[in-house]
Amino acid sequence: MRKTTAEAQPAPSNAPGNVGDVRKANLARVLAVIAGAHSEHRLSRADIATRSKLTKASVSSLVADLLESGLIIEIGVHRDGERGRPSVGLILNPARCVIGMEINVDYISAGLVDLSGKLLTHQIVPRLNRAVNAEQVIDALSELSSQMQQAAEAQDLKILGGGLAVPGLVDEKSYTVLQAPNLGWEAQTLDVRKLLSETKTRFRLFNEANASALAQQQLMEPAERDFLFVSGEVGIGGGLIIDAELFAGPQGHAGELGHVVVQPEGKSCSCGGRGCLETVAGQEAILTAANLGVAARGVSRQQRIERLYQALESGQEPANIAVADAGKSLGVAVASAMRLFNVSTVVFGGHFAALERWLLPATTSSLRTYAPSIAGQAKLRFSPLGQTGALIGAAHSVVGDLLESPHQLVG
Amino acid sequence: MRKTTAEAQPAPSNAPGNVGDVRKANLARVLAVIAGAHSEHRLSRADIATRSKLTKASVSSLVADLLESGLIIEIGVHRDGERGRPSVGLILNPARCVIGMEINVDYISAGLVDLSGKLLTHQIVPRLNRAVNAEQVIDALSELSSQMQQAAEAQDLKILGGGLAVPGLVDEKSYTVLQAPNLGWEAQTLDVRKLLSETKTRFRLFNEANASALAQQQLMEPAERDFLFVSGEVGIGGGLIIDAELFAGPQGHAGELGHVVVQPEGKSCSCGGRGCLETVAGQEAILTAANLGVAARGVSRQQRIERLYQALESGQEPANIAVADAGKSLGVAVASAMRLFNVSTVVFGGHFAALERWLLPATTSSLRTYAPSIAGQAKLRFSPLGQTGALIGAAHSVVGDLLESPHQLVG
DNA sequence: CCATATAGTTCAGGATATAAACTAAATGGT
DNA sequence: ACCATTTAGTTTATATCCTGAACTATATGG
Repeated sequence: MRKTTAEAQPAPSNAPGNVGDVRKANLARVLAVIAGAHSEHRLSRADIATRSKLTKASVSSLVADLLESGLIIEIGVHRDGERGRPSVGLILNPARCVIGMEINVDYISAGLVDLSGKLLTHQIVPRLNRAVNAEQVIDALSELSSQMQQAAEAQDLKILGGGLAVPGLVDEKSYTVLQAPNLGWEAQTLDVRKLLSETKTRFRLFNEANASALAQQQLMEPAERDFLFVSGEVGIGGGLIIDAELFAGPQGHAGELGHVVVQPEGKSCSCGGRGCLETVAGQEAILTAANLGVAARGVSRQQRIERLYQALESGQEPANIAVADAGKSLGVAVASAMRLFNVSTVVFGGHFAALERWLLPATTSSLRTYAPSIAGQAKLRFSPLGQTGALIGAAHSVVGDLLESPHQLVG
Repeated sequence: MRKTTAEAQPAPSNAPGNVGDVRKANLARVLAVIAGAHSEHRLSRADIATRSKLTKASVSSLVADLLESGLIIEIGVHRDGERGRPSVGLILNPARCVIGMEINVDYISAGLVDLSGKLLTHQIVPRLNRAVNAEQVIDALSELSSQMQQAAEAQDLKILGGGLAVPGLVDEKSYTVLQAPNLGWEAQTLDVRKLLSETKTRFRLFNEANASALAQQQLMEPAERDFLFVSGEVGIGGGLIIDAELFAGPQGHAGELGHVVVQPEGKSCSCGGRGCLETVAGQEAILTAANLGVAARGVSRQQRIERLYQALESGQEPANIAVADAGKSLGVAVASAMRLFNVSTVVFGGHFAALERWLLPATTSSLRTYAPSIAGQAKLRFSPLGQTGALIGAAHSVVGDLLESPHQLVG
């Protein structure tokens, strides 16, 4: 459809603006309108023209390119009984997807996420990765990834990219996990080429909390679009979404709520510090305070957590006090974070979600004590995302990248 | 030079991309190159073409527009003894400026800042604004502003906009000071039209700490371009600069370090909370702890602060302990903030700068205790900005806005 | 006085968006 | 059966803008 005279040149990152950039921006603009329409709500070229404020002529041309790229498809004409020529529906191509993966302390997982952000299939494999060589874990995940790729092929699904989430600080450019204390990893460069056969597709590496925050973003009401996601796992991570974007900070490690100081005279933390939130509200800290510490040998963490729930249900003092203390400290940390980030919505995920009943009263009360002037507007939410949150977020973020630069797939 | 067929239409905010946008972006690009060159280093059109990666032809055309806008000027030909046609120097027009102002607890101020960010003239007028009607303060500031405008006219300086900094939370769009506890203001809408006669020029309202952070930005080394500015005045404010931009948060109130909780069992704060940094390291808190509290009636804060310095110099226990305690808590708050924002540079300004000698050891030590893993890379700096910081930052930020959208002044 | 070198301008050409005219394909009334 | 009406989508003429190449302008050096 388009005549491409200027041949594919790698385009220097800080190239100046020329008319071609307008096309790139408008391709993304049209795609954003299509993606933004509520699922299953097919838009016509005319609808897109109205919503994007581009002319029908431009939209026709842009849509032609997007069809060629395979990112969208036409879904036949729509006779709605109205007068006039029927419209041709345009939707995101359901046969395109991105593979999301996660390495966590107790499991690895992988799944396929389509362009609308829907999880199509996934698989979670329990696996103790703590203190295991990173290469071995990657090999195991590679296995899982292959299965997913075969599943995709069987359904004629084309995989456009991949994302991996790990519970630690990462350096995306070098695919390196800088620190993952709960995995016992330090400065581990991951051979992500093993995870996706197609080498030219985009692959990204995320912190688990950031990935989960990105997944949570899909579930938020417009009024709560800016929020802090607090991931309570073995460690406590955080991911901040401001203005529909992840705020990652200069090195991409922003939002680390777990090491906010909540008790200046508190216990030593694994980070070397003292009185960090993690020392009170981390999974291990809660279990220990609830008398479910490592004393019980040969009992898995999952089993100990089950016992914690039982103890809470039956109203056993140590457990209830442990969680209330965690909630109070969570309130202190959240009060500070809300002030610093200027967000009013905080979403608790991971094991915090399951503790909502016992955690929320203490956290709310603590917030009222430490930040009464903002406690009124504060919205504390608990995430419905389970173990698939991180992989969905990682994949969806890559989807977002693709939808933002569709020109890469055009012509 | 340019034929403007499409006449000035207000341009809808979310207008789609058309070829005209390329021009807007490239005007800004060229201007950024000129502004980015070290002061006094005159760039030729050819230099600009090289640095901007635009062609000489484009640059010539763009420069013509910028000359017409008055944002830049030619400064004659440059014979450097080399072969070839001599180049024509291009610099930011030194006859253009922005007026910056500040309302603080003890003074009001105004000054003229040129397009390169240099403070040309300024005036600081001591004035007790606490609990004074906002309108009266604006009237006084209006007086000062008029003097500045006359000074500008006398020097053939054209004022292109203005910025005002206040010690409190603001809502820029409505020019409202939402909260300024130290001024005793709440929900005060400022009649900023009184401050600048030209109504069509840009006028912005800033939080004092944010404005100071923007001023501090000009002084930072490239390696420390991301930083948190901590403004210690009567209250403690903060401003975060990430990626050369102010991170203001959803409502523009991010960075409020003063109400980070540093002592869960601490004193009540004016914000209604408890154990906020301000209750330990705020000016009043330090003075009180140093036995220089309000007991001494009829003594101005400035006098009490002088006495504090004397007490510190002569090694009086209560004063030294008070500042050491403040420094320790500052370390706690900064540890948390560094974790949350992922910044490694923190710049202390306001009265903290004068306390450097006594504050720094305690803060450094505290940071090592509470965040040893990042204390090594942490860079704690003290700002040389005095009372003019906020007004410079407010004005310079407006300059930045102008330089980012030069097309408004073209044609 | 001319070769050389660098700065800056002019001009033809291609890409893009826009507006208006035009074609396509339905409904509904007579 | 036929045509007016309505809406969807395409075609075409035009203007803007950047680019690359050719060209002009102005210096130095032999």
